[in-house]
Amino acid sequence: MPPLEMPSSESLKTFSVVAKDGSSQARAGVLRTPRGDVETPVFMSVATQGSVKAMTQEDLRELGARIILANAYHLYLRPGTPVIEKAGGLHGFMNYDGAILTDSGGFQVMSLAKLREITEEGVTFRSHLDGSKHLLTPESVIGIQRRLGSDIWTSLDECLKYPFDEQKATDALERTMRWTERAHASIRRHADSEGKRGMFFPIIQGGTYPALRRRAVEHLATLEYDGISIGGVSVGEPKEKSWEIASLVSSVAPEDKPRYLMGVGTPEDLWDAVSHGVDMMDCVFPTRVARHGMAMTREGRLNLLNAASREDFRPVDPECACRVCKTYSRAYLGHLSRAGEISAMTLLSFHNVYFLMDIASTMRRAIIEGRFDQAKKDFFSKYQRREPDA
RNA sequence: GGUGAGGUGGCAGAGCGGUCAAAUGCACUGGUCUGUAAAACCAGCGGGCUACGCCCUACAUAGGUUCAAAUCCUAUCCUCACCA
Repeated sequence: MPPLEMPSSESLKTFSVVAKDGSSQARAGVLRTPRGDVETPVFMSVATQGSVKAMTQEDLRELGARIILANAYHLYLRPGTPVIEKAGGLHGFMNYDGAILTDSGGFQVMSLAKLREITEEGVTFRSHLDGSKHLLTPESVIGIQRRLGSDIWTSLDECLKYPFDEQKATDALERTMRWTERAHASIRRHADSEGKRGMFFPIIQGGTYPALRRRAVEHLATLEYDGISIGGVSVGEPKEKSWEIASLVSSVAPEDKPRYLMGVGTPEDLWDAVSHGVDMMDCVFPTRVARHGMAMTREGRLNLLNAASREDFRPVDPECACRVCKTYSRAYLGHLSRAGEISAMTLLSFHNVYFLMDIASTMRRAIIEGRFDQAKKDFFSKYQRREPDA
């Protein structure tokens, strides 16, 4: 797709807003990374262990994925930071030349809650691989990300599982803020000596409490950073809360800092998040559900494992321009899924990621052309939202 | 033709007098999945109901024993193994 021009006066900034929607908080921008420019809104697929599950880097290239996620905690445990360092960094190791954003491992504080202990110093994990103990601190996590050579670094945070009360959210926020300061100090310390530094996207917490989130954003004003990672969402809270928080952060945060909403989302979430001022999102959803036989379409989710697909020879999404939709039928993909064929996962992952990236670029174009609101209405006129609590 | 083993839900395969509409696996039907311990997990799976309980039909077929049978007995049909 043709690159969109941006104002030359903005060209030196890390992040530039190219256009803003009049009827919502949506905006289009460009994030300048060491590995090239990333147009926003952007959907990033997740390569926790250095691989977007079931996909190859050739696939990512074909998809035009200019930025993906990786996970510091997982890669530190396996294959181990030194291996990746010897390989010339994660980019060389993987042979991926787009930007890589690394998650700190804060999410594992929640997802691996049974295997860790939090202290002021950091988080001690018992490895899910071999049971060995590992202390991750705000400083060591920055160190891991530096050695991995990722382009965008996040801070170690304390991610809570919903529900939680205000006191717990406050405690988690305050600890996260202290850890963020330590991560920040660690980056500055090393920047002085080595000069090698990734972009810093500290993670904010604060749960579903607007006052806490406001505090979190205001706290960032005391630091140098490149973007805001909004953590602690998609942890089980009601959707309205997520959007309320995204909206609040967007209204409080400086305009020239990209807003990264962590762990979102589904096709419908992409539209909602961007409406509330979000610039970047990542989610395991498209690749995970693909491995479970689910495809995303303009009409909603399609479970190819259902009997209805057995003799349905249409493409997954007739309007989709992706390689998979141009090549294979629902019947065939459903058959592959039922048969447990690896290719089902590969093909459906490819389609689902394409689908979300396509939504992101559709939104971007619409924002720039001043018709975001209409584009969103068009999308939801066909798309079947999932009923909450159905 | 002889001897032996056996016929259980879509398939495989437990059960071997009551607590059996019948373990378990697969298949099948549906659901879930949001900074990935996930190619995972959950539920249903004879039929019918005035359903957190009841009724009917079920363990090759037909009889029988028993208060009670998928489980014991008899006959028939059919499989499989070995021997001729």
